[in-house]
Amino acid sequence: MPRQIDLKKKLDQLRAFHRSERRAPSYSEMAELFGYSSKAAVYAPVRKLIDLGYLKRSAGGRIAFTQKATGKIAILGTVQAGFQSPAEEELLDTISLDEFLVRRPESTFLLTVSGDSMIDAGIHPGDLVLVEKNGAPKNQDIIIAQVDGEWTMKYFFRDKSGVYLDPANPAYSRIRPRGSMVVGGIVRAVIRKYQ
Amino acid sequence: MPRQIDLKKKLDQLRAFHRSERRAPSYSEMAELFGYSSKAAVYAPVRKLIDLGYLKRSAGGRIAFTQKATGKIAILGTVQAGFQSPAEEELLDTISLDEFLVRRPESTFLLTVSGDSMIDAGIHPGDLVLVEKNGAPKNQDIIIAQVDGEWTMKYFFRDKSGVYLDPANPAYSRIRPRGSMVVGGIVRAVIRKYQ
DNA sequence: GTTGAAACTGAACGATCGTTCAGGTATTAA
DNA sequence: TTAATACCTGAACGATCGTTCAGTTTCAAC
Repeated sequence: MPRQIDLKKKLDQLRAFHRSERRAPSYSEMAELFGYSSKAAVYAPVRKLIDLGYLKRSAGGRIAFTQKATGKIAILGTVQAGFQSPAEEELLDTISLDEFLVRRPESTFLLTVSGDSMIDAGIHPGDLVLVEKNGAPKNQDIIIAQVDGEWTMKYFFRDKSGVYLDPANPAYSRIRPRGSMVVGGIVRAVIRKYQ
Repeated sequence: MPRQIDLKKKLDQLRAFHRSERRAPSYSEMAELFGYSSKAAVYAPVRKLIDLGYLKRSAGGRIAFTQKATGKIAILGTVQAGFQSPAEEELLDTISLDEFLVRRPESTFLLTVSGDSMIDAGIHPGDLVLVEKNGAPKNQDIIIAQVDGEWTMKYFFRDKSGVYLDPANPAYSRIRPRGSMVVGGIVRAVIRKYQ
């Protein structure tokens, strides 16, 4: 499949260009990038990359990258499947963690976890939690809440007698807010970065 | 500070444009976006946004976004500090999870965790691990390895009698690879996404 | 009210843009 | 060898690009 290898190389060149310039090249820049001496020559591969979803056409015919091309991470299977090293020449789909994890960028924040009250849920001190404000929590959601003036992270539950918060650590106990409770946001993801 | 508020609004408009078009607008497009009737008017705010690091100048004078502008997530403090709602009118720095977590995009992959052998390290079945290939593991790194034909995720250690792998679950036991061991990669981050 | 500075306009410039197309070159199958 | 086909070239087009600048408007400070 010589055609696929060719496209893969061009996509890699485009990705390299994007990494340094943070924009899509013009047709003439692509011609130089690909080694053509006429910019008309790049129309064919560009059309194919658009069909494959790596590029898109913007106003005035200008080319822009899709997240499929600018995402940073290739997706493989499971740990048990391991790395069967998917034939390096393939056009690997990539994903952007931002697009994958963040639905509403304007109301999403990153907090650092302090305390071990959610440790049985696999949330350790020092972990980062991705929190979405302005949502309505459902049962068993993990939320950031202010109870009696103090901010905590707990499981959220609602029953017939009202709202309560459960920790994920037997050393702590259930909280039934007496006064007011402010929901700061809902934990949508947990991120742990090593070193 | 009326100047800051103005820039914040323009930056938001630029971010909205980038979300839909996935590129930076031209000067005439910016004029329309900002409500100016002359594209010469956008030079001043653009220069300021470049100075602040949200935009950059690319070849031919064209404007491109930096990751400071296209990142998706605002950074706050810790859980205990909570949301003191940082004066909505501020120019919030944002971060891209991709840039934050991925150092070498070309050799980074995402795997789904199966099995509970690392559960005491807070890595649960269904979690995603961000794995970097081609690195040399250090003691206590979590690695993906193929031992006797089977892929597993374990802590990596090396002592005077060789290499061994430890689980983070007392139900499993230490592995000292008899035959060959292939290191698939080093776990650089763990990501858990809810719902 | 006057003044001064900043913000904005509108027109102009050469350069580059995206697009098209006729023609040339290379590659492949018969 | 020939024919067919895909690939590439080079030139041309109007449109839009980034940039500059003289002139106007706006607005706050005095």
